[in-house]
Amino acid sequence: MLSLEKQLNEKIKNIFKTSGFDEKFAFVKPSDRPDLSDFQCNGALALAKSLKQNPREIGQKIADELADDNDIETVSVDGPGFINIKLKNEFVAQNMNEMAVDSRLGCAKTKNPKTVVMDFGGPNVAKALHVGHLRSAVIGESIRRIIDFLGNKVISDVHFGDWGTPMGMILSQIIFEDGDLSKVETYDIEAISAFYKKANVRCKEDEKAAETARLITAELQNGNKEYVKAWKHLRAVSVNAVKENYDELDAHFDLWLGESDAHEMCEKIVQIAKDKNISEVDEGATIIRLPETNKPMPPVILVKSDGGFGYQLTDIATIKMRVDDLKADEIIYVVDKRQSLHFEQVFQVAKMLSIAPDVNLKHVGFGTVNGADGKPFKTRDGGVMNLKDLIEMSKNKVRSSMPKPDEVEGYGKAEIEKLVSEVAMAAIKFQDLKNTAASGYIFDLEDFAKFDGKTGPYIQYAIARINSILRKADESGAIQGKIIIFENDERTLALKLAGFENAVLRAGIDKEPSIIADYAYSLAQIFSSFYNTCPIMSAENEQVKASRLKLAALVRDVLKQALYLLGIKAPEKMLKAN
RNA sequence: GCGCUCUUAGCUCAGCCGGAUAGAGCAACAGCCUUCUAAGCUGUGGGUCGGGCGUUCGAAUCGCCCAGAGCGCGCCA
Repeated sequence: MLSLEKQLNEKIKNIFKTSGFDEKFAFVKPSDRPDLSDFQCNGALALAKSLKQNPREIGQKIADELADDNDIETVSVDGPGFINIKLKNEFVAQNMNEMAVDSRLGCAKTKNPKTVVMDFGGPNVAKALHVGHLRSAVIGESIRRIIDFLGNKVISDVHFGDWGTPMGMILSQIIFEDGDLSKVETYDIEAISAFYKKANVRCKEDEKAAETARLITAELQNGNKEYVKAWKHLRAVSVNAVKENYDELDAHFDLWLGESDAHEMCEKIVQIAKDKNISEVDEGATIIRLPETNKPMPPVILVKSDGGFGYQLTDIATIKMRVDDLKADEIIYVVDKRQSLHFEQVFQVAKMLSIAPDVNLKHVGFGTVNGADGKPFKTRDGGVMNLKDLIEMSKNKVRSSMPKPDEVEGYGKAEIEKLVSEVAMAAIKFQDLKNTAASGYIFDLEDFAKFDGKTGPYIQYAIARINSILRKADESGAIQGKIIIFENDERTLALKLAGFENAVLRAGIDKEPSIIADYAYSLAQIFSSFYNTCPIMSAENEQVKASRLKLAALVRDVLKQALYLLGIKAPEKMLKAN
């Protein structure tokens, strides 16, 4: 099916074509003045500028042609040259009926699907996920689902941080405390994490300890058998721990590769750079100098002076692997925006080495989660907050507003806990996704357990209410029928539904889940209003009841799909303690 | 020092390839449960869009200048 907006754009485009106007101005957008129109076209204003003609005259010419269309109720030219279009109810209703039977809810698949590799998550060995990891996982997963839904092939890779200096730091700390590595395989994630924390402190205070750590890192990377064996254990334990976290967040990764998997390719990249004569040795390190601009552009360090591979080299090598092995057309990195310079450098080197020709490399940078002081969030003791703890706090809040197990029929402990988790995760994720990714936000524990206003649970609640009505309809034998539009609130709701495709498309182009979050909230809001003014089960007649049932079911389907694209689940029922 | 990003209602933020009366949520205030889940709905108040200059018929949006904030700038990742 063709969405309402697309159909309208086709009509306008035809008129522009026959009138000899530039078609790039032939498009509509939902009206800024709903009191005057459903859609507006500002093309006449833009045309007037380039043609040096009167915008109202051009607008009138287009409007006159449009007025003949059977699907259009009224067209008018207002103000300096806005073309205001009001559609016939039958046309809007017809579109809703098509949308209701369309498994894709009016969202066309892309005509040229791409293979997109997504790099997000970015967990590290020996570090439990903390609030800093939340955004990458939540935003990344949402973008993954959006791009996939648009019809592309998406391959997500967690890109485990398993090969840098921290590995040497942990190993050296264990040797420092135990004398050797004989006990490594008995250590669990908590123990490994503790070693890392101590190593971090010691390396900061003692330059000699840091030196040892770097040395061990280099030896590990060069294949020291004892170190590799111990490292394998550290990695396996960490991956398992982190997998649990990502499962709870419902973030999906097709690949669990890490920096270490790029090691061999790193050697090849160094060789390619040498062969192409673009690398040089400076102060013992192998570097690539980048062309100077007015912006500070430090050189890229491929091999450090101690022989270890720098992380920029790892990223460059990983690009080549993704292009060669995965046939990536596009690689998207969902990483803290403070790393933008790093990615700019890496992308530039990839170009210089010609390892990713015609591949679109994109860094989607997101802002930090900040404390009340505007600085990246820290707990009272100065540490970072564990993601698990954060989720637990939100769940506790949600749980306290829920009935106790078995107070509601069919809701035992397991069912209540499932519901608690779904609502808590919705609160946390929506809080994160409702903001544009690039801007940071102030972390407030309260916000992660809020249900009122622009929140995830608000949208879940709207869905639950519709489910409830549909259950009642089912029990009473009422059936859904053709959608017809009479009331103003029905119109508003239908027009909002018609905008779903546009929201998904924009979110996909901009890699911006907040556009869908915004859309879903707005749709839920309009539905809630409709819910209050337009009775469904007690509608004035059977025809209206059948129509509203179908419209409500469509709203439910679109809301569920929108939440899915945000990585949020929609419970069948929302329960509340008395 | 150089560069990037930002400054919109009391608070948190949308809107930004120029367009009509600058929008939400929270907070405040006033209403709405004998009718489909009140985690809801309706209404009210609240703004020199950081400041200035410029381009334009028209600027929150584009350009320049200034002020303030955040972030980043070779061997951590």
